[in-house]
Amino acid sequence: MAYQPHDSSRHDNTLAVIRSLREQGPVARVDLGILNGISSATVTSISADLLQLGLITELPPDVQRPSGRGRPKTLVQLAPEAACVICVKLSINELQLVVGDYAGQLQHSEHHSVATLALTPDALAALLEEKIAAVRTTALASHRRLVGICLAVQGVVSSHSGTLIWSPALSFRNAPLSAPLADRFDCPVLLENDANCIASVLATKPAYAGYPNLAVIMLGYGIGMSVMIDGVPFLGANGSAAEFGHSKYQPGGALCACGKRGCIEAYASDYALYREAREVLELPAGDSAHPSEQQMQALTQLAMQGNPEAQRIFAEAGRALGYGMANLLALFNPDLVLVTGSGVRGYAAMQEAMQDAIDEALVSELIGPTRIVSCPWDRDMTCLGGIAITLQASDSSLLSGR
Amino acid sequence: MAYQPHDSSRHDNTLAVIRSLREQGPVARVDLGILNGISSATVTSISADLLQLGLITELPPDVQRPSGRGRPKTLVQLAPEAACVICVKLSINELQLVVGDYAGQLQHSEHHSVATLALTPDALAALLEEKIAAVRTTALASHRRLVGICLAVQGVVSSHSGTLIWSPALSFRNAPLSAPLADRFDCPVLLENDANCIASVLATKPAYAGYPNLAVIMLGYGIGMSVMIDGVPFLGANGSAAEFGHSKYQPGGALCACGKRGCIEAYASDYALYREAREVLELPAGDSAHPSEQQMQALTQLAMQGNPEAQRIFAEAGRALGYGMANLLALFNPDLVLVTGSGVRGYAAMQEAMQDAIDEALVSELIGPTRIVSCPWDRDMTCLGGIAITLQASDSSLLSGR
DNA sequence: TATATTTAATTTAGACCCTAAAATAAATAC
DNA sequence: GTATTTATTTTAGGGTCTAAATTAAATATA
Repeated sequence: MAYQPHDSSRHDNTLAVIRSLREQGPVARVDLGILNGISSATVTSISADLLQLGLITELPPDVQRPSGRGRPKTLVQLAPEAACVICVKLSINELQLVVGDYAGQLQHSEHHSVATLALTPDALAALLEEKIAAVRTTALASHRRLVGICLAVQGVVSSHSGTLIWSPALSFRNAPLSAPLADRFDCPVLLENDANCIASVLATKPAYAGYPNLAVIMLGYGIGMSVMIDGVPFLGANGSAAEFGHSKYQPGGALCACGKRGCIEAYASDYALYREAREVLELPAGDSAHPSEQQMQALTQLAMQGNPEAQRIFAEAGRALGYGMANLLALFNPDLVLVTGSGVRGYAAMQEAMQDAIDEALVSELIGPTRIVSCPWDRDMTCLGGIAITLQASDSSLLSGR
Repeated sequence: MAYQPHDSSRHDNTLAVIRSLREQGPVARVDLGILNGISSATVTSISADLLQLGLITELPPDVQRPSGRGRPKTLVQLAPEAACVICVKLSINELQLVVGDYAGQLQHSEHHSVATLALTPDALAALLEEKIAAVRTTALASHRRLVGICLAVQGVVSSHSGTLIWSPALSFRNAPLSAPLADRFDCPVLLENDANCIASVLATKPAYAGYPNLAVIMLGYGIGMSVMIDGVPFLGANGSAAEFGHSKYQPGGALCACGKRGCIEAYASDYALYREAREVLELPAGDSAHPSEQQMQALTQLAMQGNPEAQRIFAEAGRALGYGMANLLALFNPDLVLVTGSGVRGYAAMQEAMQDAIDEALVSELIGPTRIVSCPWDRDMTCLGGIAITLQASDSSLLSGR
């Protein structure tokens, strides 16, 4: 009788244990049981399997703080060297490569300045292959195997097909990036939107737990968004992220990088702010269509110091953002909206106008209980999210031995 | 050893069988197995339980068409008299009450003209109680028990708390409707948004299966929407439906019934169309703030017959609708958008301008594979959806005997 | 120092649920 | 009348979990 189990509970519980360990670090078996609502007998059995596979190790007991009465807990933790993943973040004029270990920790990080808009499809493919090959060599020196690669990019992606549909960092479209890399490096290659990566990290933070519907808005050179529903990113029809930046503020309004008019991004992104500002303000020289962090900080500084022209520009951006939020609240009605990305540097200068615009646009019944909060920006967050997503995707195959 | 099952598969499979029977009518055990991916041995066991509980019956074999070789199938079906539910649809100036049997079929329907805007909270509560009590008496004559009541209303509801937050049919807000009725009739009382009810019906139709992300837009006196994700309505933070009608077309634009300006509804709803039209066209007399079906048909007729003023008005409505769709596509990116409601009568006159507006607003990469389709309107659909939702909610308690 | 107490982890016994295979049932085809 | 086909039921057995019992390893107390 070739028996086929009807019930995936063992598999599910095993994944849940791994996820707990990745989120919490070392945990005792009892606590794994409580955390995941399973009996400690089951945790014992699952831990035995994972120890056997070499995916977890027991922590030596000596290190522990005196635990009071009773038998002391034996903590188990993920074995960092059990596997590794590589995450590549592609953004405008920059390529970041990081290596993450099986515990989800960042092991290596490097940044490269690249004129991304000048790349041809072939040049991009060659560049990715070269850079990934290099970090892979160093990564494999200390890890058993490479279980996945994540490409985290700004723009519209089709995760399912591994095709980058459209990115502000590139001058071409519809690039099938995943397949050739998967062939070359013999492992799954995930293509993810950068906002989804960040949202995946934020959604697991204790401070933002308890908000089943979470929207994360990324301000920066462009404006992106990810919506998490019950901890998983919501992907629409083509598997791409929600494009908050190209929702509309004003029909026929300001010109957007997408070629259309009136998008939120055409008012509140870095390039939009700088485009307005350079007309009327003295600002650092440079490529004003792709303002650098220094250029943006100079502009933000002016607004913070009370320059009325700068303040007017940020207020208008805030108003556009507010109208975008109003639509987001009317259509999605999230519990919490987090605003982050490098553009949060100017959030304080936009916030009041944003709030006024929301109140102007929506009756309070429709605003409902939604909270809107900004969140400090960390350059590595995207890659940490990419690592987490890739590890989680690899767990199933790691369990099945292959 | 007080054993507590760790695994809900029996319960889940039983619910799946009931759902199949409610959607498909009589089905044989083999086919129930195939439909739900379970073995026929399990279906036999589940059917035995359900027969025991009186929730299903076997169909007499004689009625069947000659089925070819082999042992003929024995069809089982839900026992209509096993239970019943009442659905009350509250809309502007009208109250509809229906009774549904356990198979989900409509057994009784009645309409009452009521000046809903003139009702006080107490008068509404008394009216609901009176009308429900009357139909309950007749319903219980032929059904074993009443297992739930559904209030399907236009507007913003908090299903969780059973509070009607805001409805265009009423002149007051924040009405806790469910609790008193649940007490009075000793059964669960669900409060649902009307668009959610309709979407729940449409999402199960074979024609629209295979679209995991489905948006249903209801045109009518107001404009509502429901978004279904994997067959379940998406409820945001306060458990209310998505308010497409109050997303924005034009900041500072036309005045909406909600009191704010520039909502889609202020351009494309019945009252908005009629408000524009009566300025320039000869139309039937009546309450033009709440145009009747006859009034709206007269207006639609004019546009269809080529009246340029009427056509302009519908085109402007279509444009607003298109911009709303653009935001919906940018933020939600559904696989399919269905347009329905009594307002579809004018859809043909709006469609071209709507499509133009979408193309004007969004680059094709963001429109993606989404299809936008209209869907004929059926007056009873809301209540059928309410019945289906209520029956599904009651199944668990029916299985546990109580 | 010896014993009791407390808490963690493991082992044991048993319940539930499902599937595959075998058996039975009820038709049609030849 | 027998063979074939298809549906349903019965049987046997695997997997997974939990509760309870047991074992392990510490602290508290006398």
